[in-house]
Amino acid sequence: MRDMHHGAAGSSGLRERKKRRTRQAIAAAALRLFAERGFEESTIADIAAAADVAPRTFFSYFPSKEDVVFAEIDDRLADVRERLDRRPTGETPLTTMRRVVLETMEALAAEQGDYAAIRTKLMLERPALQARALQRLYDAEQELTERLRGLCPDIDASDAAVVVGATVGGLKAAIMYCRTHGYEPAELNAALDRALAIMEDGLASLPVLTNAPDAGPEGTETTA
Amino acid sequence: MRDMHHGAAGSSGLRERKKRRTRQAIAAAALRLFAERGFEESTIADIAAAADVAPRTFFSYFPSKEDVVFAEIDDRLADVRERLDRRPTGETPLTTMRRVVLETMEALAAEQGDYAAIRTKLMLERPALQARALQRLYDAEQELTERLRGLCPDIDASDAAVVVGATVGGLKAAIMYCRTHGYEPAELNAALDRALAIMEDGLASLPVLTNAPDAGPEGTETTA
DNA sequence: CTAAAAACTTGCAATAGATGCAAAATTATA
DNA sequence: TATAATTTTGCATCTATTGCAAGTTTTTAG
Repeated sequence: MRDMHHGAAGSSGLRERKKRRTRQAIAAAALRLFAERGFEESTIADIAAAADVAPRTFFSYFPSKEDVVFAEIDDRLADVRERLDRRPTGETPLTTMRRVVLETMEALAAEQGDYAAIRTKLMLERPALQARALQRLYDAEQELTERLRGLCPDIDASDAAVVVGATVGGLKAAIMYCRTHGYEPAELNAALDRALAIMEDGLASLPVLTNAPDAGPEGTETTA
Repeated sequence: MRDMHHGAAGSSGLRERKKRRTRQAIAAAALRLFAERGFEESTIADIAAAADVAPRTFFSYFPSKEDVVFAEIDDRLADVRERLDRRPTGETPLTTMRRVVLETMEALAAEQGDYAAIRTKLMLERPALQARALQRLYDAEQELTERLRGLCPDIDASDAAVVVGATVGGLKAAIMYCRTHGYEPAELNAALDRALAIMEDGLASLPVLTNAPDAGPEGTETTA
């Protein structure tokens, strides 16, 4: 039931190639229209027309209008999963998370087109898209937690969730801060690095948050 | 322009009281229907009928069907803001956040009806509601960041965002973990306490995350 | 107390996202 | 090439959401 006699060799059949192309076409058309006219102002009908498919077909590729905005992200997530699997032994889990996150940010920055910029703009403007993005981030967080548990079988399940939640939450905050303040990629990298340092060393390591006004650079006197 | 001659004394005018009642009626009807038939299965028309208002009126009280689920939360948020303002001097910002969060969780647990349970169930089932909840949490995070900056004028703006993001992210993870694992309120409190401790001391303080397998309870050898 | 003003409710119509279904078209298999 | 499997499409439908204008209720002014 699965041997192909004559042609149709290589990676995949015509059917799959076509689907991939259609998916790309829809996503590209959508992003272009969103950038030109705005999200609300572009209807599914518009997108379908621009992608040269029937309106009904849109929903067999994306479950909702919001999801098409994140089409590229889904592709990128596959890379992240791969990178996490190719983890060099000897690296601590925290270091791995740091490395993968930074690499992913670079990959996103190097994206073709201005998709990243369009996505960012849309997300900051449309609450519905922001909500969707946050939910995707949460899903990713869940997956990361699973993986962390795989890497550290001894870690408490709840602790793993907290570690990942705090890390993702802190990085998210740093990224959003940079986005809303128009930071350059280099500055973003620095901010991410600093955020990770704060979280590894403990929030109490920031002297301004403690009661001792003249504590040295190390803050070991905070109560638990 | 504002002196009331005879009756209508007390806290507010008839108009305001009526609006509060209507809002409550709509929210109560909605939550009841959602619990009985489910979220998707209850239409705006159903809710309006149950609350004895016109369907059109629903939208002058709640911007969307999703928002009605969080009606109670909005009321609770006012309390949180108050509590944050009544902060005793001498308490560190981190301790304040801890205290307020724990108090709020208690208040939520002591809620009337089973609204909290219904909300939780709905949020875990309906992605749209989860997304909305996450977005609300993000908004709260932004507000918390503002307040933290007010409390610590010397803190770097980006650092403040990171601290709040990590804290909220870690607590969120702990809460969700407890929710999805059917924890009792007491266990939830313990989990929140532990989560806060981890974040204050630094993620690197968890020995399982470092490379030194036999490090003591203090982990000071982690690199930044 | 009464009339005008202000705020709220309601009904009606319209837009657009989303879904189910069955016919039509396309690709894969033998 | 005939047949099976999959995909695309058109159509009907449901429902959330919004704008608008008319109808009610509450407030304010006299």
